[in-house]
Amino acid sequence: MGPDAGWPVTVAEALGVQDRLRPSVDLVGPGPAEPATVAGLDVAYAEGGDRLAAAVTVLDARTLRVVDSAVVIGRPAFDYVPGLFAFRELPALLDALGRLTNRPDLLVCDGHGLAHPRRFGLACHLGVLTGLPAIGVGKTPLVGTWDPPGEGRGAWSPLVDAAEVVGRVLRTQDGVKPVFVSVGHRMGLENACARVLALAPRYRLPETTRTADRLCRSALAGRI
DNA sequence: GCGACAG
DNA sequence: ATCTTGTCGC
Repeated sequence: MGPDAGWPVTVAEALGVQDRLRPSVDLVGPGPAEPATVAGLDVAYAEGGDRLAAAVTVLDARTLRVVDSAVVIGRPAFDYVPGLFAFRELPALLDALGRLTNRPDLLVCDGHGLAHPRRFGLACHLGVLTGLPAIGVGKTPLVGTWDPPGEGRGAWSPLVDAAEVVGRVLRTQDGVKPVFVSVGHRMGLENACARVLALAPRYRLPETTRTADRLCRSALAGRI
């Protein structure tokens, strides 16, 4: 039984998986400009951190109404290590995705894509494993430096790491803390930011993230 | 060597 | 992520 026989157990194995999958990331995009459906994915943890709920909500991209969803209860599949975060939540998220009625046109992940030390964050990993266009929307930075974007909704500044533009720091509402948008798979950065703004007409976070967050929290609370 | 470090 | 009190604002 080698490291490829199952899910990675050690940091070295996880790093090896990232190295092996990274070349499969499609950075060309540009991805759907008018997706019919967009999926949001999020995970909530029980107090001890030994149990989790992974949720995916599928929204009509035009009305932002939830048209499909799935949630599963599971266990973290890896210890939390910055840069290896995806190994913790991926199995449960893939499980939830597999329970959808239809494949969505775009995945919006709660975490980073290319804005990652090895350019392979959760959004890249999820995109490669599913083959679907994916973007990452992080609430806090993992790598990179940036200048504060303008105060208005839609203002942004480049997120730069090792002299490379790895994403954008995007203000989704006037005067709120910006979010960190990066490409995951089969999407361009410009389009990714346009999609995030379209998904956040009223609040800081995209509706995809908000609906998925509510679903996994209520599942943990036993309300489903 | 010392901090920083998605969720 | 989760644990936490009050606070400002619609």
